[in-house]
Amino acid sequence: MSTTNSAERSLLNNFRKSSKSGSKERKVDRRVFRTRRALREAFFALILEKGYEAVTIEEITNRADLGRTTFYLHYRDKEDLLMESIGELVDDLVERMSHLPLGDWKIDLNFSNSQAPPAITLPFQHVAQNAQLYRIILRGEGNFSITARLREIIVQASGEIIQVMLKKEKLAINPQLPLEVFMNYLAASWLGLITWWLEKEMPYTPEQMATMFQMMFIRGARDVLGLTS
Amino acid sequence: MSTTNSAERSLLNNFRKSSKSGSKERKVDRRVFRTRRALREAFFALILEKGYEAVTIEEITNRADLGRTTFYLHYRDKEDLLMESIGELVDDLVERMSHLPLGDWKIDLNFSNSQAPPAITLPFQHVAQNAQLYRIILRGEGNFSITARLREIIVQASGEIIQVMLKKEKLAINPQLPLEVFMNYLAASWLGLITWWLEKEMPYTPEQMATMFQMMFIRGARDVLGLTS
DNA sequence: CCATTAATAAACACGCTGTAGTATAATAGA
DNA sequence: TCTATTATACTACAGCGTGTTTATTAATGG
Repeated sequence: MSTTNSAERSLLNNFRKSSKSGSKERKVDRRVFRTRRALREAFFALILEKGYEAVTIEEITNRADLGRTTFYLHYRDKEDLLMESIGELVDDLVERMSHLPLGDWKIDLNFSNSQAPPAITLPFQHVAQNAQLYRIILRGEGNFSITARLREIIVQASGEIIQVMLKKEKLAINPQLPLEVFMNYLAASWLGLITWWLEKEMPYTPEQMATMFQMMFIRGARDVLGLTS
Repeated sequence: MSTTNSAERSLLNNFRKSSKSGSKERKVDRRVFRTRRALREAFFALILEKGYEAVTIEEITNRADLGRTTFYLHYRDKEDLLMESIGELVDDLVERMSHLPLGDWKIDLNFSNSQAPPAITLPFQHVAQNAQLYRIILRGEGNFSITARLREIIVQASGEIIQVMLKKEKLAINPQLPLEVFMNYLAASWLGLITWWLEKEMPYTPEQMATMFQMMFIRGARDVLGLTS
């Protein structure tokens, strides 16, 4: 059950960034910390109020009670500021995922009414805990490249998982279905469902969402609609 | 098989626009026609070259060999121009879908290796035939609201279809799964898969895509991965 | 052919961006 | 506490894209 040797624990190591080397960082001036945080928070608030494109640099610095030029001491432009925060967020998720023991990835193929494994639940929880930022990402605000990056990560991760599962269970994918397509179907349905869930103000808990997703994805519409035969 | 009474044929009537009343339109000055077409074509070319946001009104009119002020005689801004074309495109798809006889919606729940029905194949074909525009829509260029609108349409349409199917076959959806969630899962996975397909320059035919989608959605990962028991 | 309507070109006010230079304040380290 | 360092403030400026106005020219439909 909980036998997790060192090889197993490295399932997602490919996606770890070069680790947050050492402690935080070498002595960041408190003023810098304050300023950057103020800019980020003001920016997010404004994005949610009027949308990414409509926000101007001056509005950000006004709300943050800073001079406009100060912005340029820290970021090249709006995009730069957004990327910083989003990058950290996604890295954090990947970090957590990569620390899950292999057992937490195991999906019960037969009785999928049960609670989904942590590997499926965790992303939903992460989204719920950082709803504001994810809303901005998944809405496609800022550059499309961010959503694309997130998608790429998911596709690769799910690809590895599927490969591992296939080997372990000695299964084979339907030869009429390229693995590539299957992976992207997985990533797309997962991301899309999360996007909807977020936009609807999260009417279900992350655990419920994970379970429902598992049910639909694993068992398929035929089962879900009650046609067992 | 092909018995299609009048009631059945109105499956998607809710989504038909108030029909393109009469002929084209009453006497459009040729100059206007030329101008608008030139603007649209120049715009699309530029979007695909450098992305929606980066395109300038002046660039559009330059490429179209028109004065900059001429643009404002026809459209309020970039958004306006984009919306016009996209609206037409989506309306066209809905129009075609609404004319499909009910038999073309029928999914073979048991032998889903077979060719998918027209109702599933047609959207893939439509996307293939208007790849450039769909690329712009699904990339989230322009306002997010367009993608959202397309999504809404799909969600509602699939909702109706599912309802009809459930009644006809006297089936019931799994009580642990709200219909709302199921519908959005369908719409999300479908849209997401199409988006990927487009971005990859459509490495499979629309018919292949439809069949594969049907396989994954109907049978689920459990079947696709070969675990039958 | 002529009245109508579309397209042009130049000019303008406006708002946002990004950069420079100088002055002021807060901070870290001794 | 003192001092050198560094972040921030303030002002000014050039550049660019937008959207509107006006007078003028060209194309169109009947």
